[in-house]
Amino acid sequence: MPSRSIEDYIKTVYELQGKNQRVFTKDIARSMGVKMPSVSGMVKHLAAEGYLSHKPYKGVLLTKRGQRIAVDLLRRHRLIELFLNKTLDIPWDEIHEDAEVLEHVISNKLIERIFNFLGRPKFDPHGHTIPGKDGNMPLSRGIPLDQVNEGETGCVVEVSDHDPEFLRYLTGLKLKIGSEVLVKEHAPFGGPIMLKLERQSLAIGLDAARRIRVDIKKKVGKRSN
Amino acid sequence: MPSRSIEDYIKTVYELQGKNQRVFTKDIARSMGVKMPSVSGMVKHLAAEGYLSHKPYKGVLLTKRGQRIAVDLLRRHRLIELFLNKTLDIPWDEIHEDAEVLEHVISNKLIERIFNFLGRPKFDPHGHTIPGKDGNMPLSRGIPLDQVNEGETGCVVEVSDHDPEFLRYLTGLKLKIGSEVLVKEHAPFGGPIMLKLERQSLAIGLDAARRIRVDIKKKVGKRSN
DNA sequence: TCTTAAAGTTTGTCGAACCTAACTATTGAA
DNA sequence: TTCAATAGTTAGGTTCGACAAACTTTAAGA
Repeated sequence: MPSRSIEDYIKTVYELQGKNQRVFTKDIARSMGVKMPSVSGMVKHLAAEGYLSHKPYKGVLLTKRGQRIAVDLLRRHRLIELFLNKTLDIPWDEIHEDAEVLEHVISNKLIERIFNFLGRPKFDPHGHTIPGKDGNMPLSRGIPLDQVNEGETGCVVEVSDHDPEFLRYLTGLKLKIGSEVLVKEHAPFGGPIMLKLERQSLAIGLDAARRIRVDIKKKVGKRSN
Repeated sequence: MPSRSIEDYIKTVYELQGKNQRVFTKDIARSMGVKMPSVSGMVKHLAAEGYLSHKPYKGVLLTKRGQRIAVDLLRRHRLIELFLNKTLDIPWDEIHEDAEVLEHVISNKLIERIFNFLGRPKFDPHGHTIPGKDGNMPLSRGIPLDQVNEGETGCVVEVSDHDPEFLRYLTGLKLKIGSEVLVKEHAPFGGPIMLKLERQSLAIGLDAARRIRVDIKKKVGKRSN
């Protein structure tokens, strides 16, 4: 039974390592709001426990065992977010912080009850895929909005959930999961992306666009719906 | 912000002190599963923080400040129990342990959302009164079943929630909140109480009877319902 | 009153998880 | 190649909450 703190370190490494990039002390420290010596100490411990491999001065990488912990936490986090959103009608910009705490303390039994209550869902309110109970981590759907070509239309399938401010910004734009967006133009030199969303035009910055993933509509014949 | 551990000590003292009885080191230690020196140390700290008053060798008593913490926890606990019971349909013998953890970590905002979602309820699934947000602790309803006179009929309004085994025992008897029980006979020498419950007769031990509270039906004229 | 068992406290330790200060390794620019 | 600047680690300290061992107080019975 890893402690709350250990779980948080593993989760952070998981988030930072993306597709198997080594993760560095400094980045873990910055991301968690602790000082580097705390990270060094904990990393040594996590390596001894087999959660990650550590090459001194060269960063860390989660082992299978560590990844399993991280994916389980993600499953918990996303199910809790969906549960709070569905039952208490809490908006998507307010569920993350509660879930952040609850993911560490809710029993497996309760999580599975929630999973069944929600109808064994596949996605959380931000469109993130919910990992399986077996630790199977499905791929993200779609592609980032900033990689969509001009003239293409996409359906919003996923948005980043870490920054409530960003989610409120999207809400203000009336952009939600399922929204259709047409990319009209990429402004040059890192400028904004010009979009059409539900008959309104808008410009969206690159940083924001990168946090939105869309499914490109394939033009396979002409079939509505 | 008291720590989890501090909250647990305060809660334990609250439960043990009943109607302002001094609570002793030994009893706190036994109830919490820690050793006496741990209690001595923590009690000193709690007294310094103003949560309780401590006369060395003579036990402790919560201050107003300590009682407030305890009652807030009770409110959280009972709302969480009711929430789990209502939304996830978790039976009354399985909600206590999850609530025990969650009461310490769920934000006030979330608790108030739950409170409103549940329709600002007055009682939890075991019939316990839910304290007000203002720290107001309502009295228990009814009287313990073992104090009911022979021949009297009562309506079950509250049962102890600490022991899941006991709750499963009640479930087996088909005894629930709202059940009507007729006390037929008190067996002598601490023997069982003979009851009639929904056209079945049963004997219930004194220890169990003390954990069940009933409202005595007053014979005010003859009015059904 | 004296004695002793039970209850309570004090003292010193330990592990977790953090910190600061001081030291070491890596790296990229001069 | 050398040497800062940056990154990482080690050493040593703090706080929190638990513990065991040793000591003190209380209270009950001889």
